[in-house]
Amino acid sequence: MGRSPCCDKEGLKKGPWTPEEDQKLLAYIEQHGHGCWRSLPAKAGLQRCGKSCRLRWTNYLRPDIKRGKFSLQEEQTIIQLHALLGNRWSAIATHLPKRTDNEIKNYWNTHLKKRLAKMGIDPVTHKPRSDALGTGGGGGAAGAQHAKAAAHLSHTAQWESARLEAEARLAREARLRALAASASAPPQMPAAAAHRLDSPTSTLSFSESAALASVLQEAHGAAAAAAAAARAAMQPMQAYEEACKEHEQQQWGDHVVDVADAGFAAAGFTGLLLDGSLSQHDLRPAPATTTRDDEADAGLHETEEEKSYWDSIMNLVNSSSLPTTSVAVPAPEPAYPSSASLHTSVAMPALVAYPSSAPLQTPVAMPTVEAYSSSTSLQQTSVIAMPAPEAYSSSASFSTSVAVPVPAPEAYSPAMEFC
DNA sequence: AACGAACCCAACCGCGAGGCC
DNA sequence: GGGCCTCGCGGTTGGGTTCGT
Repeated sequence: MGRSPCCDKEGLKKGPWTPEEDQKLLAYIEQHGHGCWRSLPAKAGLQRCGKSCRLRWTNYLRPDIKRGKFSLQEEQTIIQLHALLGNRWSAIATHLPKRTDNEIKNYWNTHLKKRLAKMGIDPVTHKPRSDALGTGGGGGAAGAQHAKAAAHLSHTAQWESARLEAEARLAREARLRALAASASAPPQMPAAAAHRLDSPTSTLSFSESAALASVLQEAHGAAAAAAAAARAAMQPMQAYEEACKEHEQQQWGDHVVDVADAGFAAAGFTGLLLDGSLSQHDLRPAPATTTRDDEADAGLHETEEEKSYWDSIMNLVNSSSLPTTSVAVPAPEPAYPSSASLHTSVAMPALVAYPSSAPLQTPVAMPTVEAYSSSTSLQQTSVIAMPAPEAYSSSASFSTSVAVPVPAPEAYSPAMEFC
């Protein structure tokens, strides 16, 4: 594999971009698109390497980038997704509209990682540090409780990670179908809107998510019904999720974010680290736009909210008993071109955000799983039977039993049970 | 006011994946 | 099948800014 020379070519400029360079790059891309990045600088009249141009565009000049302070909602999502995905910044950025992976990475390294560390949570494993657990004279019992809670979280991470991969697969398939059908049918989502919401660097864009939702609606009637039943069974979460949707719509200003999009992070992950107290401060009004000055003002008002937020994380860490969720789901049939059958059995804890004291019997629509490439370290006691329609090339380290059957194509078993 | 420390973040570097020839 | 090339990703750096003394 030959490495292409990049900025070491003589005459190519490095370092901070000037406004003139930005203008040239913007003007060129707006007129021609970026095309081949390598040839772009010469065409645009820039003394930069293509790589530098690409970075400047994707991290700074792209019109659909939101800058400024991260909201608490975004912080929550980052922490949750980091617990699930590790340092897969691009994947995390997929679920944070208008945020770049670089920005998220920087924010994590400069803010969130330090805060978690201060709280005695290992920012790598998202588990309580042993030295932090031992304090307070809790003794072995407390340590065991923390370990149990951490194990539950890790287990949840395993399930969620698999779900993320599955959704990415569905999105890709939906996009392919949408492309194939575009000649005969108008898109359900206005192209302009989709364009605004898409992230060029995302593996799962907004339009893909919308397409996914559409496919789920059209082709997965049973699954959709199951999901609706799940939502009904998850009443305690609903108010919070609705609030999140509202919050999201306020945050993204003019961009009306589809529930299947903006609500995704909230619906999918908000339960992981949060408890009831957190849902309260997420109801706060958010400024439509954020400027440096706004940030300073916001900082003055967020002290209590942030305290509550981080307290909630500590609550998670300190929680000792988590209810178990039992999920039985009829799997959707026609959406998968692959003839592989679906039979997934996942033992998972209920999300800690569910205030219900009773175990949940929750049907949940869960798509199948494709090539699984998460780097998340999974160390939980569980049995996951996942379909392997494609090569299963996980780099994840499962310390416990994970069965991945490759069923016969005709043996379609639509029911997924979570026990 | 001056200085050093700490922080922040845009940009760079190097690697791997995948496509093309 | 193998080499070359482009692109994307994650880790790291270094210069600017802010904070503390």
